[in-house]
Amino acid sequence: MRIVSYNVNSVTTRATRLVALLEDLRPDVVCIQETKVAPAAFPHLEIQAAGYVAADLSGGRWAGVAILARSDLRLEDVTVGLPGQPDPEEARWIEATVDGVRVVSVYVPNGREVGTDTFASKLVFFDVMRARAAALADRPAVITGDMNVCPTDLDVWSVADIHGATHVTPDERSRFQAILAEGYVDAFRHLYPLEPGFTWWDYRAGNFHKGFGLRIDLALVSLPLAPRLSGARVERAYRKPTTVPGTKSSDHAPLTIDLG
DNA sequence: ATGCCTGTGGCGCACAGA
Repeated sequence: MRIVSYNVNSVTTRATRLVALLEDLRPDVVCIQETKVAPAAFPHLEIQAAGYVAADLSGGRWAGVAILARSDLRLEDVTVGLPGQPDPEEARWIEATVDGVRVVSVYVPNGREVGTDTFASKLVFFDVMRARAAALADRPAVITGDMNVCPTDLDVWSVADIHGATHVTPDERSRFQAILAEGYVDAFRHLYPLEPGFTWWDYRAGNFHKGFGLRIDLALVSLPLAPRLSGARVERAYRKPTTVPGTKSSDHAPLTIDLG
């Protein structure tokens, strides 16, 4: 089973590039984040035309998550929202079962600035996420998406230069480690202990070109499923402007994992 | 080179993103 996680930064703007990715990588499942679309405007028809079905939790101009599956598979037992999340109206969590695997697409709050209310809310989100991750840990499960945390300094181009230290604080990192400790492996890091594996680069100042990135899009694979993990790859081509003519890139690259 | 920010809502520009 191939699962792709992709923060699209607007599914409307990214629809053509997303369809190109579906045709190129032929994933079984795609978890997308930051759909930035109203529920009625979610591009179901374009996705269906590409041979996929989608379940979405769309919240208008901010956030928004969805799970796509190839049309010959089924999206079973879809649930939306993370029980106990600090801002329940924010569209940040969706689950579905595909071919026996519980799949989660998550968009963790950014946190903006250390010490703010939004940062405190981000920490609560991690705590609540840990509880849900624990409930899923004893079965085949993949929790993937934009986690908005760099687990270690290897996941940051420069700790000194990162914006106000969010994404790298001990408060965020310890909560993320607590989620892993419930019974998950960080797929890319498990297979590539020494490669940065960045998935996000600021649009500004040529940061992609310069290699100034972060690894924040992660796939957590439950221990019962981890023996099947056979590959992980950052789809850097989809961060380039030229890969799909006539389309623009998200500021995130997709992350692919393969389960044998 | 992969190149200097982009998206939404709404029609100017505030706000969010990480």
